[in-house]
Amino acid sequence: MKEFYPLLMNSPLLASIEERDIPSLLSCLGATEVSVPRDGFAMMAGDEPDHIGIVLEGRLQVIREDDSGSRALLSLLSPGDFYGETLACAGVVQSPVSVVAGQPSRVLKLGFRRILSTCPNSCAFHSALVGNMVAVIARKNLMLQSRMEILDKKTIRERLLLYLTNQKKQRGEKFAVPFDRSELAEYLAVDRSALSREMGRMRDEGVIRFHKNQFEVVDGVKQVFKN
Amino acid sequence: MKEFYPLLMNSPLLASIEERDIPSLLSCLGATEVSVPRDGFAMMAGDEPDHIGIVLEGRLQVIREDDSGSRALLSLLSPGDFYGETLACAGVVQSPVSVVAGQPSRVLKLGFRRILSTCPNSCAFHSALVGNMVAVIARKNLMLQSRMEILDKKTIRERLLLYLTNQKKQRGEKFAVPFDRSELAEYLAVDRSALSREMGRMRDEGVIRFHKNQFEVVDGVKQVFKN
DNA sequence: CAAAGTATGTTGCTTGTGCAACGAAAGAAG
DNA sequence: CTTCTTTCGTTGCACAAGCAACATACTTTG
Repeated sequence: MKEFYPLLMNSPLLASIEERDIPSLLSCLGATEVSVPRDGFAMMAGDEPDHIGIVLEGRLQVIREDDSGSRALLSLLSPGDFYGETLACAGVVQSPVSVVAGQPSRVLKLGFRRILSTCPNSCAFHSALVGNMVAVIARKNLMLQSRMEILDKKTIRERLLLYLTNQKKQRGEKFAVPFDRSELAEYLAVDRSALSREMGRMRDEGVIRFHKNQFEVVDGVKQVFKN
Repeated sequence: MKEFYPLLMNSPLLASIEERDIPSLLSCLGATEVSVPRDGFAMMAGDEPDHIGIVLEGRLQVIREDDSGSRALLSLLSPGDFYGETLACAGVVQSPVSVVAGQPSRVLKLGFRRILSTCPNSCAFHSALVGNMVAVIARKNLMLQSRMEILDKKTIRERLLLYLTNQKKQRGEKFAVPFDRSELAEYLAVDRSALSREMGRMRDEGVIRFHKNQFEVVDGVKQVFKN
């Protein structure tokens, strides 16, 4: 009973899969445990993404290098997070990103080829894994779409209000946003101080109410969606 | 031999599946052909997305209704296009969008339940379909990510240059963009005239060269990516 | 060839917002 | 309580870009 099984159980990739099935699932997939030294690469830009990596230990960064050599940080991976699923599923032959370890890490690599092809045993948890993987990608897709609708708006007010009304639908009249101001500004792709300024205006106009990260949309519709 | 088989063959959903396998695949999936009258709904917001729809004939619109009732057009569907794959795969229980027919249409509905579950026959093309569907979603994912990186930029120049350098990587030094000016402006989420203005400046400064939709990035890196 | 329609470029005006710098408030730590 | 750190709000300034209106191609059609 490997020590990282609890970690895997909590991963959305392996949701609804019994712990006792994990060993056979892993062997069925030809999973290999890999140690990545600090600054080592779990996946290199240019290589074919042929596996899904699940972080067991440490911390890794997904980065994209511009032609100029400057690195853009795309995301941070902690234990339980994974990478490569989108690229592998898309059939990309040259990865546009690299995955490097910010500190010594361990990664569980699942060969992609053996994930989609039905295994000879036609194990039930295998097809469950595929379903989970698809769900993960599809949900990421929806999150991207949601943010894109926001970034399509041109003014801070429109972006914030669209974000807040979406939250309102999901969480009810009065809700807490999972961001502090800086993170919210980054999510909306606007300047923090400009966001603060606009929030003040909107509160003065009675469009929204907020305290800390508690928000309430008083009258969002009439104020913005004129078209 | 149904008349719409050639259409299905060309769909990325059914890539690499033989035409002779299509009938058994469709029956295996419990596919049903549905007629949608003008202004009729192929899928309604609020309902559970339980199928993937492939447009056989006509034209449909994917729309999102705001609380205020104003409709936002998200995409247009022509024969060969399909909808619902992301929502179904994500396990969304209430569709946030509706699919309505702009003109009398016919749609082939594939029940989602039977797509992921391995069929009793364990037919090879069935798993090929799953692979195709996953690839479709994953690629859409990459496209969204790509555009999002662009919309994260704050100036027109940055957005355009990021877009052009991405194109350059894919298509080589001198390339044609698949947009006219208006479409390009919309993709970059900027004003058309402002884009035109900025393009003029960039040409004067020797950063880019272009004629019609033929573009060339002369010196993009030093001009923009200072950080 | 002429006329109509479409795509692209130009320009003045206005404003939203990025940017920087500072101040206030709220915790966290000693 | 004091001090340090972090978060959040405020403000002056400059300018990028939205908007509208018009001019100039370029294309299509009759």
